[in-house]
Amino acid sequence: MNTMTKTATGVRKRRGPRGEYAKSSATREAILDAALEVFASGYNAGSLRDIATRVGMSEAGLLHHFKSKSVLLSAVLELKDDRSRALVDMAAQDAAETLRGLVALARHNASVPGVVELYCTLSAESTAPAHPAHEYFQRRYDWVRESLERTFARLIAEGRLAPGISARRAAIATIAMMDGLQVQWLLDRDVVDMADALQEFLDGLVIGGI
Amino acid sequence: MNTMTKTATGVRKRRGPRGEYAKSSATREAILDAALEVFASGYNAGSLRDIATRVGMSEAGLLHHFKSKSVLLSAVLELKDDRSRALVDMAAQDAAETLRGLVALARHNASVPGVVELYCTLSAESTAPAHPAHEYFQRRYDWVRESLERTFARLIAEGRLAPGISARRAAIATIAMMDGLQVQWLLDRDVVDMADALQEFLDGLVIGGI
DNA sequence: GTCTATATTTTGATAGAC
DNA sequence: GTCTATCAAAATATAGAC
Repeated sequence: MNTMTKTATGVRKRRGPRGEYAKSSATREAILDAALEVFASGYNAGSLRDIATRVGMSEAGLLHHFKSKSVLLSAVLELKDDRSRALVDMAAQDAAETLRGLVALARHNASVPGVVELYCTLSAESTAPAHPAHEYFQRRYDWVRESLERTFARLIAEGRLAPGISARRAAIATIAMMDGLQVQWLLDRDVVDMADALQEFLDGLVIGGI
Repeated sequence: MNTMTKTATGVRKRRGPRGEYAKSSATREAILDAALEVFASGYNAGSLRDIATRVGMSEAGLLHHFKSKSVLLSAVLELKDDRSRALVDMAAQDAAETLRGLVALARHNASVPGVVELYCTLSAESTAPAHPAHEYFQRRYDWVRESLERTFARLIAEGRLAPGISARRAAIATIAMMDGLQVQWLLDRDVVDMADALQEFLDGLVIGGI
């Protein structure tokens, strides 16, 4: 499956199915891990210098892999996106399963505070139109909202959504609840259990509970 | 009521009840207004230079009134705090009145996007312990949470809160809903009416509605 | 109370050697 | 692929004249 290639130095290196070099790939991952931690306190608050130091290389070395700060941010966001999409089936046939997946995701997130910080801080920061992740978060919220709207539409069809609430409103409220709980949790982790609180909210929304 | 004082230049100036000079007071207000707009996109993203330019003075001139960037941020937050406390009676005898006040506040906030941006961005940013407003937001959330908990406790005493929900959980969920709606509203103002959505949430929480 | 000038850091990014 | 050296810009803050 892997191919071998000659490099400038004459050393042979592994190349993966995507065409990237093994060393590059490992380094890129290390950079992305460090960037996640640094950007967790905000895009503006974090510096390339800090990221480079954590990964043990120079800024120029880092910029060889990601040509600018905003490119690096995008890469971090897309990586984390892939991982969290794998945790929740947003298009499950059983709508309640999707909602239980959200609760499970909330519970999982409590074990990786860095990821929660990243999304919480960046989503708020990115509401500024000039922010490098502005369009990313607009698209992401649109996608989650529409996926959840379909989920709640299924529940309505089954007569299982609390009366008087539209699928769209339920979707908006659910996302708002998840986001808002994160802020309080990050400010003081003893104040709230995100997963329990989300579950309680959804149980109040779905007849018979989720 | 006002007293008059001699200045170094021999010019007489008005002094208000708090002892500040009229010119200082007006300048300070102009600075605070500009700072609100600039800090709306985040503490780190905003610069003193930008604020100084907007208010039409030099950075040194600005720093005569607020001795550092973080002092200025604190002043902005405290000012806005005073104003929003005036809009909602968090300790009203009628619990539903407090909740209706929250909805009214949400409706009012939609007319001053800058304030919403400020609180939304800074509360998320300030979850980082090193942030200059970290303690401020911890205290603020504690206070709001405890006030709302008392409000919901009154509703429980009247048998008007949805069964199975504690006053504390209701308080946490209400705050989360307000915060979360702000993010979605800031990213796309056509997506959600913050006040309507909050009202719907509270109507689902309180038997008979608010 | 406001300005000019300046000190001091820090930042994102590039050029070019190896 | 990584480094050193360097740049240019921007930031916060201070000193001192007026």
